[in-house]
Parts: sequence; C-alpha cells; structure tokens
Amino acid sequence: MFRVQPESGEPLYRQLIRQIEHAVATGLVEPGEKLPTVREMAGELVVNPNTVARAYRELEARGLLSTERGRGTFVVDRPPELSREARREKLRSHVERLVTEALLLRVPPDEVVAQVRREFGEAGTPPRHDGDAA
Amino acid sequence: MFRVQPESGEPLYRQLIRQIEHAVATGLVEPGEKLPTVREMAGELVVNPNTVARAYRELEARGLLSTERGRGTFVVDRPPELSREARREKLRSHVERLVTEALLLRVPPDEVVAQVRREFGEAGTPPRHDGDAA
Amino acid sequence: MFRVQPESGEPLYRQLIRQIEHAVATGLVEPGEKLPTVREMAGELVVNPNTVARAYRELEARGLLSTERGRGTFVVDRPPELSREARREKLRSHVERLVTEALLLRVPPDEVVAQVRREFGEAGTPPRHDGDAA
Amino acid sequence: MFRVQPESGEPLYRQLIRQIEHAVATGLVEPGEKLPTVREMAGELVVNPNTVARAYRELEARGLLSTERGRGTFVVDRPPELSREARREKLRSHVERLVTEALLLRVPPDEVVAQVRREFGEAGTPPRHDGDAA
DNA sequence: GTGGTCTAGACCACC
DNA sequence: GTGGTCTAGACCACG
Repeated sequence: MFRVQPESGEPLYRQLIRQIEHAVATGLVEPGEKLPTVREMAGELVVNPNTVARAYRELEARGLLSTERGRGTFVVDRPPELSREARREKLRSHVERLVTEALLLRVPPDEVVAQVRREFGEAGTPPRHDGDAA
Repeated sequence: MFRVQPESGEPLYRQLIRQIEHAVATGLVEPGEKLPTVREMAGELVVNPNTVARAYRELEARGLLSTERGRGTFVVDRPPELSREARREKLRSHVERLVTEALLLRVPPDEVVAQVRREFGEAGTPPRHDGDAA
Repeated sequence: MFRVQPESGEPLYRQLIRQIEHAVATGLVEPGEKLPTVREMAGELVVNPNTVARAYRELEARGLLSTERGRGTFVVDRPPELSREARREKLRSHVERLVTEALLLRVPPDEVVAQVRREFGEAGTPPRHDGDAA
Repeated sequence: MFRVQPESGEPLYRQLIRQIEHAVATGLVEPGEKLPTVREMAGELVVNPNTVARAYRELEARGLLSTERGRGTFVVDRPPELSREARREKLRSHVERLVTEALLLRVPPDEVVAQVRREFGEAGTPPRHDGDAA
C-alpha cells in the first residue's frame, strides 16, 4: 500500500508523510483505522524504523495521527479544522507552484483545471466526519 | 524583485530557482531579457555569489536561461518544448499534491479551481513566443 | 582507478565526469555498483570534496548516477535511453571533430577506423542490460 | 561561411578555431588562400575583434595560418608534419571520447565506423600538398 | 557517516 | 567586468 523511492532525492520520511496524507485524504484509510506498527511499516518499505517513526511523529504533531502507547498508531477521527482564511492561505503555495509550472509548460488553464477535477474525482469518497451534513 | 527566506528550510538556491521560474512564467521578465549579474543578484539577496551562480547554472541546464561568457545571463527566447504527453505527466505530481492538501483541508473542488483560475489571471500577459498565433 | 591532472586546463570536475563515464561505458564499474564516497574520492584525487560532489551531481542530472541520502552514490542499473535518431545526432560532433583532426594530420580513414575498432576492443565486456539478448 | 553560438558555452575563439580547422581540413579554403581580415571576420560573426585575433594567433602558433603584416592572414601551403607516432597519439583522446560516448549510447561499433567513413566522404577532396604522390 | 548547503575568498578565462 | 572554477571549512539533514 505504501512505497518509497530512495533515489528520488526527496527525503524518505517526507515521501511517507505525503503517502499517508494522500491515503487519508482519499479515504484509502479511514478515520479511526489503525496503521501498521513502526516495525511492520519499516519492513514493508525496507527502510530504517527511525524513518517511519519520524513520519508518524510529524503527522501526530500535525494532528492527523494519534499514538496510543502499547496499542498502536491511529488515524484521528476528526483532524483539527482551520479557518476558511487559513485554509485558503495554506493552499496558496501549492496553487502558485502548479500554475507556474503550467505557464512554463504552456498548458492552458482549462486543461489544468480539468486535471485538477479529474484528480478530485479519482479520490473517490472523501472521508466523512461527525460534523458533516448528514 | 527577488527575495529569499533563509529561515524557511528550503535551500536558498532552490528558492531563487522557483522565483526566477515564476517571474519568467508570469512574464515579469521577458524572453531575451538580461538578468542581474551574479554579483548584483547576490548583493540584492544578501547571499553568496556561489549560491546565485548555482541557481543560474541549474536553470541553464533546464534550458530556461542562457549565459554568455563575459556578457551576462539571459532568459532564453524560447524554452525547449515537451510533448503534450510529457507536459501532462510533469504536472501530475503538482496536481496530486494540491488535491491531497485540499482534501485534507476540506476545501471544496470549486474553491480550489477558483483559486487556480485566479492565479492564472494574476499572471497577466504570459510570455509570447514565435510560434504563437498573432 | 581515477586520477586528474590539475595542470591540463580542463576543469577538474569535468575530467572526473569523463573518467566516470569512461569507466561505466567500458564496464570498469558495473551497473548498481557503489562509487567511492565523496570524501573518499576527494582524498584519492587530492581535490576538494565539493569538486567531487559537483561531478557526482552533474552525472546524476544526466541519469548516469543515483545518490541515496546517507548511503552513497551508485551507478544506475539502466541509464535513460535516447531515440535512435537522438543517439546518432549526439555522436555527430564527436565524429566531426575526430575526422577534422584526422584530415589535418593526414591520417588516412582506414587508420582512423582501425584505431576506433581497437578502442572498442579494449573496452572489454560492455555493461549488460535487462533488455539485451541473453 | 563561419558562424558562432555565444550560448553554447564553448569559448567563441575556440569555436572559430575549430571552424577554420574544419574548413582547411575539408578543402573549403585552400592552401595559400587569404582569410578575411580580423575586422571583417569580427563583423561577420558579430564578435569582438579581439576574439578573432586570438583565434588567428593560436592557429598561427599551430602552423596552420601565417600572418604577413600589412597583407593579411593566409592558410599556409603545407602545415608542419608530425611523425606517424605523434599523429596517432594526437588522435587518441578524440577516439577515446567518441568510443566512450558510443558505448554509453549503446551505438554499435559498425554504426560508428559507418558514420566516420561518411564524414570522411562528405569532406570531399582533401587538400593537396607538394609532397603528395602526384 | 552520508551527501547537501552555504560562505568566504582567491584566481582565472573570456569578452 | 562577466561568469567559471576551486579551496577551505562550517553546519545540517538524513538514515
């Protein structure tokens, strides 16, 4: 379910962070679900357990995971919410990088937007939360 | 016109690369235009000239800049084109990261798309090229 | 195994690039093999580690080497392939320079060809790749 | 007849040296023929006259050109000959670079040889010299 | 212990 | 005056 590319240049622990975020965001792993132990995950990915531990630690700091000593690491039921303004701000650099790349590659806006919508579509059912309109 | 944040963790030369790419993509600097000399740019940014030289060198390797010995560094007239397929592929990771972040932040697709379109809009006049319809 | 001549005028990092390319091309170092660490190589050649790092970095950009953080630098298993057309084009300038020199030195074509074949012969076993006929 | 690429990275004076050598080697300019003056050549190439002067000076040092003050610069009638051994040695690095590149690009020896022979063929009539079998 | 980044400063080739 | 190369040495991120 998870995999890393040691030759990509991107730090292994950060690749893992992105993949866990992606899995949570797209609903591949659900709120409350238990993640593999550090050792299990390290075995699967063939990386140093410290690397996995670091990824879990940072995701816990972000409020996406929760570690219960002796029981394991879990996806939190409801990640902390940010204000509408804060959310938009947090997306800005991602948007700017995407658009910069698109302009350099001369990919027209409509095509970029189509690709974004497609990516949202492929995400399937997004994770549900308690407070959502039922 | 350019600035870097030493405390951001992102390597200085890579911040500069992104900013120059952004400036070229949005037309802030035009094809054929001369960039500040390595020493000038280093002075403005308050970084070591080697750091600027590295950014210029990497952008030259990517075909975005061109340096002429003793004269200076210039934005190329027409950056190398990629195939339609290669371009879409090169955008994919950017799109995936943006959408992952949006899903986690629970920003709805329409709002993301709006922000993307706004960013395209702010880009103003994109750089013109020979082959473009006049 | 590697050596540089500081008095030759050719930049040290480029001499090293040529030597590593030559070693890979002739099979002296095999795909997947680990190269000396930056510091080891710098010690052997009696040059600054930065100089070695630059050579490694450029060869990585060309797709010939691959570095894994904290582990070292390796020869890639299978370097990126170019189209038949692109390959021939990339050889052209080398061929033209060789033939120009030969004409000026009045070395007859047959002798040049013989020397080329001899050089191919000395290369010994070229590196094997997955797709090769077994 | 001559042209340089300021953006290629290769020093302009060396590009010019190669082109004059190539023209002489292939017979495009004949022994005894007068070359354009430094200023004429600089005008054609749109480069600094110093650059042309340097190329002429180095070719004169190699014995390929001869400058007669007030009359101009000429291709010598008969360039100095080297011993059979010296000639082969002088070709060696060219051969090695060509073969290294060919091995990396996986271009088979026969194809390289064919390209070399073709380049010899396109050279047309090589320059004749006094001592040649008549 | 590995490579990556950055600085300071020197020297040089080129135009 | 321009960029290119190299050195020395420090600090850091990563595994």
